[in-house]
Amino acid sequence: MGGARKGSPVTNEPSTSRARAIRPTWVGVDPSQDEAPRPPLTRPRVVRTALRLVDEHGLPALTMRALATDLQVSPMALYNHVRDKEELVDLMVDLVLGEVELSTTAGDSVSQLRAMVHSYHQVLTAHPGLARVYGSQVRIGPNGLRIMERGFGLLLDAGFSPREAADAFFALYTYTVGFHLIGSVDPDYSALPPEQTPSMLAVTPYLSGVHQRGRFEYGLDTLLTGLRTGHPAP
Amino acid sequence: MGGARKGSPVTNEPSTSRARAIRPTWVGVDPSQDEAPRPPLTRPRVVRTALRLVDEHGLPALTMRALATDLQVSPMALYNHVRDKEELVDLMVDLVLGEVELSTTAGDSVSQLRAMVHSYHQVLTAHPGLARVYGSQVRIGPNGLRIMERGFGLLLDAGFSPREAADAFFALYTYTVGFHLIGSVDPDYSALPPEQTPSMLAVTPYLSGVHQRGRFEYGLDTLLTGLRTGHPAP
DNA sequence: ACCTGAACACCGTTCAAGT
DNA sequence: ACCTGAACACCGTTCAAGT
Repeated sequence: MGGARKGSPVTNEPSTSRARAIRPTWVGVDPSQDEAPRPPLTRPRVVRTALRLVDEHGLPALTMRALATDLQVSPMALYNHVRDKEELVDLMVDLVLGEVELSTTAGDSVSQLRAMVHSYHQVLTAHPGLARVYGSQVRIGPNGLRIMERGFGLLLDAGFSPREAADAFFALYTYTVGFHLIGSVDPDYSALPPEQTPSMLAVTPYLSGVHQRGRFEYGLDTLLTGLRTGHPAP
Repeated sequence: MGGARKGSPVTNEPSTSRARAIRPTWVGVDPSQDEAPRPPLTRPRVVRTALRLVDEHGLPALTMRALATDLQVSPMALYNHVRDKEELVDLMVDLVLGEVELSTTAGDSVSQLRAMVHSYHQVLTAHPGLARVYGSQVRIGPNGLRIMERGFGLLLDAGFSPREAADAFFALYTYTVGFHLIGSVDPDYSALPPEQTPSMLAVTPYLSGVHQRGRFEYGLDTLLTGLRTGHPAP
């Protein structure tokens, strides 16, 4: 309940266009005064703290008020660093997308594509609560653009036409994000008498965890096989 | 703004276990009295009205208060017919899933599977706002179970093992629901200089509408081709 | 059995005011 | 430039009371 105060000083961006050249006067102040002086409120710190909240307590726990409390600041202080909650979410997404591995060079184009998509999957797995934001509109920032650029590049390299590349990329994107977006589908088995669902009963043992091991990879490889094969008119 | 009062009397379930055998005393009352007598508040009416609200104004417009206003009733009256908002949403989903076509018999198992998934897709297209609820936990009711049963049945018929059937079904499900769940991804083209995104520029003309014509079918047929082909270890 | 009004514990955000 | 407190217009839901 009491706000955790980790204060990870890592990953702080030192020289963006927003970081001004002013040195606040309190820099030389003795910090042993009373309590550890909380670091100044900055845009990256707001975003990183928001991400930590979501990682620890899920997306619904991210409210401007809770975030402000965690940062020991008034709710309105946040609005000096972020236009609104929507922008905050976009920034969180782009921060996380920066973790996606883009520089794999092993294998052919499709193999490299697989590596990137799988990395994307792992990143979303590492931040379970975050994927739900894709349900609302998301504005794709620089890191998202880099992913798209590489995806399209690899598909064009593989011989896809621009039109097919767009379709193929979107299929992979939909599947990957959808995998994490879909909460748990829990069937209400009492809704139908068992004798009406024989096939489901046969499959039931493999229904348990929606995010069962290897399940994402099965669909991913199915898609890639389909892309390699190409499909005749059905 | 003034609440629309369509009052479609169709599709009213006449004999569920909840419909009791009591005939209210006011049944014989002359309706030409003052205004059209609003029909009694029932569970199906609550659910259908909620669905209409979502269809017309999107999921965010569905609040218990707005729904109550539309039904010309106090917010708390709804709770006599529905446990909470979560149950209301589950009921809406199942109502809509009843529209999915399950009785196609043309072609082989995989073709029939395609027909069902495509029908699922069309149903979600007809209720654009609704898909977003899959972002939260959804409890699968009778109509959802029937879809699962048929899907598993067709996959088992096609020779899939129970384990593969579960994986394959889930891949199709993820892709289909994900397609509708993902809002609009709108790239912030100003986030990166154009010379860093040459492939994206080449593909741009096909990026416009996320739900471009034929896009869903492309991914669906890619998946089905992959399923027919089977995939070697990549 | 069904409905109501008032109240509780929340939201995101605007506004006016402080330094 | 950055932060604050109070207020506004909302939420879903509980509770006590009405018929």
